[in-house]
Parts: sequence; structure tokens; C-alpha cells
Amino acid sequence: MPPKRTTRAGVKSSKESKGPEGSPKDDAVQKGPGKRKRAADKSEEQKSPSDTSSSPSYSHWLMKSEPESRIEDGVDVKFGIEDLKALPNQTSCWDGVRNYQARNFMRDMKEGHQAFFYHSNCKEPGIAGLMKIVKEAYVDHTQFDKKDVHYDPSSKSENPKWSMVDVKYERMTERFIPLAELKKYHLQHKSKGGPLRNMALFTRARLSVQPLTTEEFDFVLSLEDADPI
DNA sequence: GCCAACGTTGGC
DNA sequence: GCCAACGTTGGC
Repeated sequence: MPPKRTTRAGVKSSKESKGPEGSPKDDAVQKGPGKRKRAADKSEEQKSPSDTSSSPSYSHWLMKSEPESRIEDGVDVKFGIEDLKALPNQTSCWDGVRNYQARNFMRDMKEGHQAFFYHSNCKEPGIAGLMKIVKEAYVDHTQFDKKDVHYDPSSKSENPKWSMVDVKYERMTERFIPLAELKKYHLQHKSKGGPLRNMALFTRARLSVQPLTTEEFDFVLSLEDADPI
């Protein structure tokens, strides 16, 4: 099962670290000297501390999820901020991330960090609210679950590939902050300078889990009280 | 529904 | 280890 959409959450929070585990079957394969080595492996092992061009480790994030129903392999992948809010303890694991860079960013997350809940692939994409990281990276059990949309047959239980974190709903933003508006600022800041000039949402558009500098985060938050442009 | 951007796969 | 083909993301 290749990289699927952003994410999804079970009605489960912590305590789930284990999972079906096991899932033998085609063992052997992976470790061989043959396999491995590939663009992916690169981003995989290295750059854990979001090293790219240094960046003194981030503490603010943006995480994408789809708020509208969409059936993938027979399963509805819908998971908007209202869905998170409705869960027990308003907490969920952020499973299903199958992109190395996004995974590595999740591994950089610390308890207490804040993240924007971004609505993607929908009528009106944008930032809907805030959440808090309440559990740091641990094994994403869905990679071993053959019935899960995010099942990854190439991942072995002895050496799991994918991680997830737990997030807790914090609040809605005072108003929805549309992608279109963020983009206007981005373009403006790109030509004249400003906090959003390098925002990952535009420079790394397809990353489902991305970091924000404190400056970016604060600026976006300041838009809550500003008039839409 | 289209399609550009871009990550991943796999042949050579 | 290159790179073309393929598949996914996600805005529009």
C-alpha cells in the first residue's frame, strides 16, 4: 500500500503503541544488502533533527487532514478538526503518514508543541484550529495491519518504518484562515520580505506534516484578529 | 475532474 | 547510481 492520504485517526489514543504486531510473512527481504539505498532511505535515516539547512529544531507544526468524505479502498478517510474534537478526550493518534520527511518531522515533535490543523483536499482548504502534541513519536501500528488503508507490507515488526504521534484538540482558530489568504501573504512577503516568504505550505506543498518557524506561527496566529484580505 | 509538482520504484 | 515511468497530493 503506497503512500496514502494524510492521516487518520482511530478512536484511540495512547496505550495503543502495540498493535497486531508480528505479521510475519515475507521476512528476509528487507535487510539484504541488496535492497535499501534509494532516495527514500536517505531522507529516512538521516535528517532526523530536521536538518535540511540547519533550522534550530522547530516547535510549531502544521498537519494536514481531509475534512470531507472520500472513499479510499472502501474506507472513508475523512478526518476534520470536528472529528478530532468529537473523540473521547479530544485526542487521537496521527497515523497513516507514509512519507519519510513527514515522518521525520513527527519524530522531532515534543510533548507540548502546538500544531495547526489544516484542512486539505476540500472545498475550502486552510487552517481550522490548533492542537497540541500530547505523545511523542511511537510505532504506527497501522503499517502492520493488512486491512488498514495504510498497510505497508515492506515494513517489518523488528524494524518498523513508520511513526505517529498523539494530538489533542486545543481550539478552533477565531476564524478559518483560508489557504488563499495565506498564499497572498506568501507572495507579498516573497517579493517584499515578510514572515511567510518561505512558508513550507508553499515551498513544500505536498508535505503533510511540516514545520513552521516561530515567526511564521506567530504571524499566522495574528491573522485571527486581522481582517481577511 | 484535471493536472502540475514531486516522491518513489525499478530497469539497466 | 541514473533516470524514465509511475503514482500520489492536493489546489483549482
